[in-house]
Amino acid sequence: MDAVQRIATIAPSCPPLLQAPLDVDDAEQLAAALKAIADPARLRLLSLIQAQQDHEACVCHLTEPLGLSQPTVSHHLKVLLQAGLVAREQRGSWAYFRVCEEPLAALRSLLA
Amino acid sequence: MDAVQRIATIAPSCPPLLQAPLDVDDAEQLAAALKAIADPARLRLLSLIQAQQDHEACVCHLTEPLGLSQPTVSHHLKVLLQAGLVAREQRGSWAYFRVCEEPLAALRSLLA
DNA sequence: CCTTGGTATCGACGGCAATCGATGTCTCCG
DNA sequence: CGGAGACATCGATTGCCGTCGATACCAAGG
Repeated sequence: MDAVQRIATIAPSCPPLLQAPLDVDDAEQLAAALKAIADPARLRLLSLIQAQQDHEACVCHLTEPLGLSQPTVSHHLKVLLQAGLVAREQRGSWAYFRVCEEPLAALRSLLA
Repeated sequence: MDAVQRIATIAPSCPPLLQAPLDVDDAEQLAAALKAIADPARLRLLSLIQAQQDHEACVCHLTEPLGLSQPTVSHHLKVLLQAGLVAREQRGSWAYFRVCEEPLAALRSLLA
């Protein structure tokens, strides 16, 4: 099972890193959330999706610029999805992904 | 060799994640920097050090509250040190560690 | 239906990283 | 100078993760 934790579930209860000693569980969940973006392919995925017009993209538009196989891209998108960092919308045969900016902002504030 | 990259070396040249398509090298370096903090033990280390009076601590004060062996704590501190997230100062037999807040702020801004 | 094309899942492989005990290094002190 | 204590390094082990090819699923169109 994936250890990735939805960022929205930890942000409210968890104090900024340097303002209070971090609880063991909070540390584990925050680490899991950070792991979701601590990967070059996933960072580029977020960046690529956002760079698209309308700020959305389907898998077939991402495989080539990333230089990774379709299963690998699908895997990374799943990780980002479970972390709540992207949203998925099925339109016909295509799956469109969009970046969620709020969880990213939440992550930023947890590093203060 | 450690793949950890000093955050200070990537912050200036690298645009925020969602504002421009991320270069392959920038993505790799940013990911390496994020990996440095994407670990529960290291997050708790930063938090613990900062929670200390004078905002500094030596290894022997960190092993017990972390519940990890001394070599392991030493290893994590080395990773944080190479990432530029903590500073090390030797005073007698003791090595005092202190959190560097600027690189953390730089990391936050890269996630915008 | 049956085919086609876009995605997701599966199974396997390879590499990296977290952890520990043992040991080395250095500093202080008697 | 010799012991003790703080910390770093080494070597080994173990588990996790990124990657891919093969395959399954699903929606649209003939």
